Amino acid sequence: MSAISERRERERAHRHQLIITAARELAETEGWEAVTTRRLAERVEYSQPVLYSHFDGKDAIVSAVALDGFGELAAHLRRARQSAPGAALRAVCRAYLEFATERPALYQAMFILPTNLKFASAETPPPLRAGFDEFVSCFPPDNARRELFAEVVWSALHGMAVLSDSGRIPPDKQEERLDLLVTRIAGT
Amino acid sequence: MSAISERRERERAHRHQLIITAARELAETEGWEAVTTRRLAERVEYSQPVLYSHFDGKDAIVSAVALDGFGELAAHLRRARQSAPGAALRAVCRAYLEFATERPALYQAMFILPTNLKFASAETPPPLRAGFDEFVSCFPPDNARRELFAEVVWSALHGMAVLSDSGRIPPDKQEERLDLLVTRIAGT
DNA sequence: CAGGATATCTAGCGCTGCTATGATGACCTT
DNA sequence: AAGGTCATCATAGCAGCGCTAGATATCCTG
Repeated sequence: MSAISERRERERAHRHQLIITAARELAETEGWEAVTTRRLAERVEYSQPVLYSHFDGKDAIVSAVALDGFGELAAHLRRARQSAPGAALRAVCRAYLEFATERPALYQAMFILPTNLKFASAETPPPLRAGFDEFVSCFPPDNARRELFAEVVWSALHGMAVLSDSGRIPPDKQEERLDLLVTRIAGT
Repeated sequence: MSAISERRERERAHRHQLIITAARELAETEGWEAVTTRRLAERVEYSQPVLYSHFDGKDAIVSAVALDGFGELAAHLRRARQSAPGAALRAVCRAYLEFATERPALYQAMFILPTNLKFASAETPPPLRAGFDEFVSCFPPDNARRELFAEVVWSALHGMAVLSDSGRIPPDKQEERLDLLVTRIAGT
């Protein structure tokens, strides 16, 4: 109520974001296996239990980072689609792979590490849906199966991203695969 | 040398496989997070350090399970391909998704958990290459890009498998996605 | 049967995620 | 202005993790 408690609320929100940012930076520089509650607490200059007053556990922190990631991914895809009106699908696909390779830690949090995020349900976070919709928008509105097309494209890109990242398929042929995928899917 | 040391060698090999089997069963019934070196040791009725006389560490045990999995996957795909000469690609793709959903723990060891397996190199284990070749064999030999086709199909299937398993895309539409993928890729 | 190699276990290290307990200090009331 | 209340936060600790050094028991060899 009072201005004082409002200030505290603000500080608390600020610290909340600080934890998320610290987790992300630590993951991006040293990998997620280096993100321990102790190191994270030290980094934000609070004790360990403070983390648990903001999040239900470590998974929840990872989820928060992932959620930020989904927001950035959606924005990244949107920019790509709008900057290439004639070849939206190809641009969005390339942007997706770009995102995965350039922010590997973030991508891992979003798609590989265990998180608490709910998908394909009513509680699906908006940024997540927004990212998916960028794929859907690449197909003409009169295509009754455009959602299905989007799911397949997304799946293929995700597979290419992780299989290439782990060396299960040669990383240097990514562009050729991208071309094959787009040509086959978008082709008449 | 002696018959005695031969027997010991045999016993050792047997116990080696026992560890792998125990790890796999434990993972399949309770998930990989339940597979700890302590529980595994208890299960094979030996002490913890024995595990380390057979494997370099926990990751190596997971890798051994994964390698078994690649052998089974290759056999599974091969059967599917041979039993449907007219629609090999569709049969192999369906078999792949089947494998992923029916043996989730095994699939996780093969594609998601950290392992020591080398891919796309000279040391690629034969079963792994064999599985990939089943996809390649679905395309005509005169297609100079059949390896590329196989990589894209495999990527798409992997994406579909993991995204659907984690609920990021609706699991009940898997068959429709499969159809779309096969039609688009195999189509003229 | 004695000696030595080999196989195996006990015990423990440093780490993990997580939490019960208690001190600290800012706030509101009288 | 003093006293009591309550939220905030840190200290210290638990159970479990992967892994290993050192002690122990077992069995084969000469």
